[in-house]
Amino acid sequence: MDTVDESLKQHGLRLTPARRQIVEILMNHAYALSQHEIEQKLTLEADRVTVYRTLLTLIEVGLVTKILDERGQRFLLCRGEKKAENAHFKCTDCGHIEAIENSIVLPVALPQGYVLQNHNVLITGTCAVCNENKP
Amino acid sequence: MDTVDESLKQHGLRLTPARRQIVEILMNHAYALSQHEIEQKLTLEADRVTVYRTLLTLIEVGLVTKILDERGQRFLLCRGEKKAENAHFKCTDCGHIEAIENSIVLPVALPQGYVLQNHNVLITGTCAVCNENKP
DNA sequence: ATTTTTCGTGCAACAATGTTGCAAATTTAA
DNA sequence: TTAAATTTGCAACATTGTTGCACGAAAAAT
Repeated sequence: MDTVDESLKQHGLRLTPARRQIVEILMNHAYALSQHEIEQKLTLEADRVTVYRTLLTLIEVGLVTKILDERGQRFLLCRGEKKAENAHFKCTDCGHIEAIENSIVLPVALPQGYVLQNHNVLITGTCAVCNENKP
Repeated sequence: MDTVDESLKQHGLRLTPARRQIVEILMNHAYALSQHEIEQKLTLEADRVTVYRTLLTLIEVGLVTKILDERGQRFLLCRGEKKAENAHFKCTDCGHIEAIENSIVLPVALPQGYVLQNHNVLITGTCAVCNENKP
């Protein structure tokens, strides 16, 4: 039983071809993918709706995080870190969105009477790879 | 000449009924509105596309910020603060999104070789008003 | 191994949102 | 007041998000 199947089982999900392949694709990417990108990487035939619902399920069980950018939602495999607490980084050059490990985000002054639940932080800039390939 | 007109003029925009009313609506709200909400608040007849393009223009000249939540884009008048640098707060009770004044957000550990451009921070929780109306 | 139960998938259909080109109307400057 | 520049409305289309329902597949029970 490989890692993909273990992950699915551990979260009480049935092993289906669609789930297996979608999780595998997400495992092979360090950055967040749109649903459309995931669909294009699938070798098996899978309905748009199936991908949609599979992603919903994976988020529900905590295997995947959803990140928002200007063009909609993107999906990233959770790799141990607490999903919502983490900041994400979007490179304006290559467009990739990835989790920033060990990031701590501090909103210094939340107004009186406000209660915090969690962060949803997207930091934009340029990533190491893109910066290397420059003058 | 009222505040609305001044704002538009200052940013080199023509004074049209649609712009006037859209800016006025945004001025009267401390929280971020969706395009749809703005359309509903308009008394004059304006095409969906006009509202869409007006908002694009207002963002372009820096009068308005765009904020992303699960349900799409929301729009908030910029009130002096540097728009992109600021964090925003979304109340999970009433759903309102507002700018957090004077917020300073610190991503403590951005990986080696990464260059920061700006933040896009949405903090969720419950706001003062909603917390008051509770047990 | 076969049946039963539970769950996942595909299809159809629809709503909401984002986006463009173009002609007509409106604003501003001359 | 007219001319130039910009804005608007309309039509049309693309993309994304979402639901219900019937059929098929996976897991559990026999």
